[in-house]
Amino acid sequence: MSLFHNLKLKRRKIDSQSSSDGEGGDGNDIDNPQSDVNYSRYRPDPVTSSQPRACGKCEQPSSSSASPERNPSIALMYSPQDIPNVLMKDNDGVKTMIWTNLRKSLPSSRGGFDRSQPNQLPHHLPHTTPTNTSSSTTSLTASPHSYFSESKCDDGIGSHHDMGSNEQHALKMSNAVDGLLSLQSGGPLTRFPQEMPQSTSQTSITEEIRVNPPSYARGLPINMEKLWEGDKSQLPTQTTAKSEETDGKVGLAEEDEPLICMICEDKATGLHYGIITCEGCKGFFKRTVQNKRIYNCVAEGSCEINKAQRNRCQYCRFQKCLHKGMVLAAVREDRMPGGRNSGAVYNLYKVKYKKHKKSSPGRSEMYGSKPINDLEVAQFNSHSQNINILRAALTGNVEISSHYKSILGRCQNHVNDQENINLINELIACDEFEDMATLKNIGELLNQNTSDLQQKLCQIGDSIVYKLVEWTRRLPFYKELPVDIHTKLLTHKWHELLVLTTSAYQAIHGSRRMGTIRTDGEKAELHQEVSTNLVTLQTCLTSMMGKPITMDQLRQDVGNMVEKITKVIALFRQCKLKMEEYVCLKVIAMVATADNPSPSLVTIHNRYLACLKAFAQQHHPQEPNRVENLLVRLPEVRVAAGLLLESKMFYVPFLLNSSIGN
Amino acid sequence: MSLFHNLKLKRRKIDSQSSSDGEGGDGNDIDNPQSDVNYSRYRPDPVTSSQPRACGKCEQPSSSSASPERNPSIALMYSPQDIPNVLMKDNDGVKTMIWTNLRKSLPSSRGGFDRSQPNQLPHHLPHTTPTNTSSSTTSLTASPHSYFSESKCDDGIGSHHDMGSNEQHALKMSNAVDGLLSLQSGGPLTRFPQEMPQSTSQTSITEEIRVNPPSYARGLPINMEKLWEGDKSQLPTQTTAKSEETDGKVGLAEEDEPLICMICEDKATGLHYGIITCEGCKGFFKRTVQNKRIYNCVAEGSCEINKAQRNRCQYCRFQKCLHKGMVLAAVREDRMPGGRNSGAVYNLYKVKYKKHKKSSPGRSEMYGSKPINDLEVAQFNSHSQNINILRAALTGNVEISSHYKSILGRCQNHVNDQENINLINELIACDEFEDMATLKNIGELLNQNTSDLQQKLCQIGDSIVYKLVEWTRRLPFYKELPVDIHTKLLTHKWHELLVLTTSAYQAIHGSRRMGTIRTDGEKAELHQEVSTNLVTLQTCLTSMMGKPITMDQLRQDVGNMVEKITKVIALFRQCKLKMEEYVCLKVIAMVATADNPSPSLVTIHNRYLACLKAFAQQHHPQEPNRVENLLVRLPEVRVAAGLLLESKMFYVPFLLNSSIGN
DNA sequence: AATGGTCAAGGATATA
DNA sequence: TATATCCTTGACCATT
Ligand SMILES: [Zn+2]
Ligand SMILES: [Zn+2]
Ligand SMILES: [Zn+2]
Ligand SMILES: [Zn+2]
Repeated sequence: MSLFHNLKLKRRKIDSQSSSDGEGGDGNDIDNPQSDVNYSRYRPDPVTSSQPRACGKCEQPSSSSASPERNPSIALMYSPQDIPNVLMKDNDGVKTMIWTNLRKSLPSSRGGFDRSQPNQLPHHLPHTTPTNTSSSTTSLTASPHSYFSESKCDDGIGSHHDMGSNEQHALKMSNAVDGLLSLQSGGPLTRFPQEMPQSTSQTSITEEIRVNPPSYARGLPINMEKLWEGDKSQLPTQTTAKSEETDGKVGLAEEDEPLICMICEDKATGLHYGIITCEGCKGFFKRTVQNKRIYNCVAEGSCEINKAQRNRCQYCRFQKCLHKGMVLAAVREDRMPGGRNSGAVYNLYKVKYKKHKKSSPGRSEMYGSKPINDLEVAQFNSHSQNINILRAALTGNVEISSHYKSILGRCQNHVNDQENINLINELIACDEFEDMATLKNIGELLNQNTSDLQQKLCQIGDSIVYKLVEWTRRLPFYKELPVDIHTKLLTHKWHELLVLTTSAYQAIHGSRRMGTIRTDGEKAELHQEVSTNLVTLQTCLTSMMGKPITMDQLRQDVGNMVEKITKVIALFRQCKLKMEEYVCLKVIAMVATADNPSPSLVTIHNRYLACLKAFAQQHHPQEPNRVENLLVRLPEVRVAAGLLLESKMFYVPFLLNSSIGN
Repeated sequence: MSLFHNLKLKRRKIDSQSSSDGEGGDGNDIDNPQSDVNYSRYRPDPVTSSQPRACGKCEQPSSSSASPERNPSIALMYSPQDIPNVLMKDNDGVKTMIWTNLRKSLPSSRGGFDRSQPNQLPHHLPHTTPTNTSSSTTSLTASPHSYFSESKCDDGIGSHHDMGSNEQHALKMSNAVDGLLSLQSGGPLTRFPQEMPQSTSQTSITEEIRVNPPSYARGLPINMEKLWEGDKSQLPTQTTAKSEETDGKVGLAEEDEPLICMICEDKATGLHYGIITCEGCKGFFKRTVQNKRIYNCVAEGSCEINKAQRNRCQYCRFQKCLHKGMVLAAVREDRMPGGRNSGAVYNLYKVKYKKHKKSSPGRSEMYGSKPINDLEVAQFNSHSQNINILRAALTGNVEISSHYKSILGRCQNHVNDQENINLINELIACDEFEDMATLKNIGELLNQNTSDLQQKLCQIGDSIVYKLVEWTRRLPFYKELPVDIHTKLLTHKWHELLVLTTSAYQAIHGSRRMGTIRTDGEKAELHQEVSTNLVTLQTCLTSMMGKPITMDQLRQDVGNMVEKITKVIALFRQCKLKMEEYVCLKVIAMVATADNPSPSLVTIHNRYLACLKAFAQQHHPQEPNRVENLLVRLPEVRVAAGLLLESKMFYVPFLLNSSIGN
């Protein structure tokens, strides 16, 4: 449950292994996908038909008919950032879930600020006043479906911006950042609550539920119509997917291998579409994707999915499939059987297959309810560690924040050049360029061959978010914008900022290594650089994964992305990008929104555009169009960032830069 | 399409490189071969289930719904001996197939003479009366499977003879010889019909089909049940396999190396089981052989096999594998990976690896339908050349045949010795010993380094058949037996006749070179001779292949066979075999059948046995058992011939003899 | 290189 | 008609 699990990704790379066979009129009209069928016939209606078909093995002994209505916001509790706030205790065999009201300090987290503005909630207040107030959860009671309808609405701030189709709302990222920015806790040393259950200042609500809870709780619902229209932004990332494989050491009792399905707990038959499932769930997922089926839930979208009940609600079953991380792109368009999908389909270079052992029979999985088994507890704690570190960092930075606030006081009107220079210097001061661009510890992170790759990549993701949030909070204009605006900006732009930062760093600091650049054969040189970077990647990845990766595979997976990033770097280096310009571009890139920008964003945009112009005029008088030349790089950055997002290999820019420092 | 393509071989040498791994728990129960499973589920059934799965990529645009039922004997038209009788024309983009009724003169070719006798068709008449009569094709309309049911039946003539298990029916050989023997054409200069479409006296049936024809055209179907029972006689030889590699000059565009699978035209990954295939066809062949799977075709056994459709008919895919020359023995019994198979497994020393370029996209391969492309036409013509030569030879030999018929008139009762001497002289006259035993032109054939080895070996195979058919037609008793009997005799005995002929030649003519034979240390001498012969072989093979071959490899591959042949030669030489005896033995060997010989065969057998006895009595009165001593050589010849058949290196005897003439 | 095995894809089909 | 089981398939990988 690392923080990075909350990152949401926009688009999904389709496995392009289909060799172009131009002969076949590949019109796959076999299955005549009935895109509008709701398939309400098959699903037994628990309301109208009581016990529609008797499956004797329905309910496990310990499960009860715990009514889902008792806690309408229960779907939220499984949202990763809430996990540390929900404790499971085992008192005399009865599972007790301890709720903290921490989550009530995140009133807007459900909808981010994607919600429409006519909203009464004081969602920009929390960070100013420590909110232990028990604010109501009324805004969280919407059904999953209606919630999504909300989130589709314009946000009135910067929607319909000029981003590409891969720049859609990333709800989870929004939630994560929003939560991080607005979190206020008791102190920097707040540890995992389990270790000090009563030591926090949070009021606890104790609520007893049974082992088998009403468990549609797999995050935000995913709109299927939009999904089949191509909107993959709702999907969880591989890292956020709840793949709770028991790690490494637990893999004893090796040869009985009673794999269980992560969807329905039936006997699993191996990895299917990215996770361990049974044949039934495998087939269900395949049919759904192949036929682009659209389901609905006649209940609240929180139906329990287990072996006995999995066929009672297709909607909830498929939702669970998606939230557990089943990969749509693993269902092949061309229906060619056999072979293997590219590792890129499953995000990142695939992590080593591990057995998924049933932890203890008869007990259903529940996130946050990992007791008893020492190893599992240890793992849980280590996961929560990241969150605590982040929280500590955020809360510990209050003095830093105030430090910049003092500077902010002077920044009212920036008209003359000296003011602009000062603004630039402020940005430079808070940028911590090298720290951000190289993820300093990435070397040691990746070279420690103890933990598995997946964990390493999670940590990279965590670091990115951590550093971006830090950076945001250090920004001179941080207090000029409400938190939710910052959240949204980071949510939509974090990958661009990442690419911009790392590219600029490479261009500014890495150019030394490149020596004198022959600007004659640019095309050939770019090609050479791309190859060099790919080799660097190949070396790093081979080291990381402990097995060789072919250059062909690498080119197929990330070739385009690396090329675009390399091009951006080359162009920055070519025009001798300065640090001062980079920091301005970064702010401009972040606040650049399309149609309907908020006045405060426009103000900031113009402010740093003026800085850029002033600097250019002063240092590059011979280049009248320098500012424009720099600004046109931003779309290129955006394209490269989009490809990065597609590939989900967020570590690539850092790997490319990691050779500079060393 | 060389004639030799019709040769069928009996047995197949199993790669015996299996290192004795005594440890082997090896419980490889993964695939649990269900030997009786037909797996008719997986194969879409176009008959029973109307369009069970609509794979839009099924039919290529140019393919039509040309109903296969319109020509129930369509499977036959691709039978190699029919190819010259089917012309493909391209009229304004519409492929026209011109059928001649030539094939109607081969009524028994479908079942060879393996069919049961209660058959009304006059299958021994055609060679007496030139049949331009449009005899019905009723006997040809059997489906591929029912055809096999037929072919399994006893033939009532000479079945259950004393041959070993490697002496089973060789359908293709039978068909080829049968066809050749019974062909009657207009004249010796009959060329490939494409060159003179209207010049033949045959009535033509014109039938229009589209570009993408029902194209299971890879020769005669192979019965899988018999195959797994050990009947390898149906298999094509390496030389007959349709390895249509574009030769030499076409192999430009070298470095893009888009190897394509010879089975399905998918991207190939190299040589697998003897031919260039993709991973899919490789795996398919491996699984089929490992599990001894038996497939059926629900269509006519002529399903198109390409990348998109290869999984629609396992039967036809496997048939294509076999006909293209994939080697069963290359699938290892012991499942031991790694290392290399002996060259002998792939028949002959393996042909140099060549790129297999796609000839023209969108057009399916069809033997006999090679238009437009000049190179292809040229190649096709050169292939058909052999057939025409043979046909010309057969038809041109009418006078020879009648010449012997005049002799035959006198042969009513052969009781006295002079009659026997006359019979022997007839045989000697028609034997053309040296021509047969040395393949005179083998030297120039093999030393011209222009064409590739494969082609050379094809020509050797063609020559063997050609000469044997010629010899048969010259035999004094040719007209005493129906054609199909001759066909069967050649089919089952050609390799024995080959060994007998070459060995006798070596013993009779080669002994001069050997000088005075020290008959003291026979054993040592035999060993010495084997070594000498192997060195001769090594020299020839090295020259042929252009690369050195180790003696170890050679011994492993053909050591036993060379030893047996050498022993036969030595024994013949030792007893000073005479030409008169050799020709008698040859006939006796040919007509020797086991249990149920036909009376006419017994007559001939006794006739020439009497000749042998008369000659022995006259010329070797001091050896009372000479005839018996000669006859016991025949089983040894049979053994040696079996090994030769196994090795498929039919050129070996000729190479051993080639040094004599020069 | 060319065998063999692996295991997640897809297909077929009995079942409900 | 959807489901789930059983089977075939083929891109990769290990072996030698
Ligand atoms: Zn399941
Ligand atoms: Zn539901
Ligand atoms: Zn293939
Ligand atoms: Zn077929």
